[in-house]
Amino acid sequence: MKIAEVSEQYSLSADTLRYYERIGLIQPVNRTESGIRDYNDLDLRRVDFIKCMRSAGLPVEVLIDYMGLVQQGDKTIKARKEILIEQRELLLARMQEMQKTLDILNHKIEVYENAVLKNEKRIVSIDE
Amino acid sequence: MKIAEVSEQYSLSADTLRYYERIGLIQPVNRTESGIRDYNDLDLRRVDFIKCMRSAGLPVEVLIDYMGLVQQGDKTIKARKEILIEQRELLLARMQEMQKTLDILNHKIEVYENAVLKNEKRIVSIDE
DNA sequence: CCTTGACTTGGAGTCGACTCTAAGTGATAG
DNA sequence: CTATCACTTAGAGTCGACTCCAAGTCAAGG
Repeated sequence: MKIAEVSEQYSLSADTLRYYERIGLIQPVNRTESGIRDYNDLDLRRVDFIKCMRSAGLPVEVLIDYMGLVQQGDKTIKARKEILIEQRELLLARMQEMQKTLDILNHKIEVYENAVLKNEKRIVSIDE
Repeated sequence: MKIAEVSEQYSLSADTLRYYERIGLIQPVNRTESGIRDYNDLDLRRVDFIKCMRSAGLPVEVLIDYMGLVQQGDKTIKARKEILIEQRELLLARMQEMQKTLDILNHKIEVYENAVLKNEKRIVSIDE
């Protein structure tokens, strides 16, 4: 699978895919004889994983460390688990912040809704 | 309340507070005779609101627009409500992305947990 | 054979959101 | 009276994460 198709399928720009490879977030992808990247299934699963993690805000640097460990095989499982647990904590904390904000937004929208209704009623009664 | 105390109380740097004022996110704060910012209750409530919205990832630009409308009084209530509704949608979408990622993290951590246990068992049996 | 278009590279540029620096002022402690 | 310290300003610098650019290569269609 060429970079354009991967880009299409995962909604990541080709630039981003090359960037991820350059910084060591994705392992060097196999090339055709003419030097063009040819993503295999494992590559695609990794792209998908990274996309997912990035979409939740996990820092690129942490993911580089994690993928580095993955590359080193089973002896790094414990270290990997610790990274994921730490990131899960941070993610949960962010989600809780967002929930708080969501509650406030809901409240404010409701207040505004009432204000709008009152206002319209007033206009109607003026009209009468 | 001086900027250092506000900074302390809301865990925002004094630089950030001045920055917010400079870009028009916070209305110009009253000054003492010697030109030092003196935050009043309304200022503080706004700082708190902005801090909360920012912590959930609402863009500074959107908040500038919103606070601009707040400054213009009741005639902008409808427009404000629309901004908040749009941002609520986006926030919900982000939270759902994060929930998906959280599920995957939970799954992966569990898998790693099992791998670690198996590994330890194997080591124990080798030891025997 | 020539053009087109997708790919390649290294490196520079952009964006959002701060964060820091330098130079200056003014109230308070020793 | 001077030193310290928190404040002030305008403007430059940083950071994370891309995103774009120029110049070059190559396979395929007309």
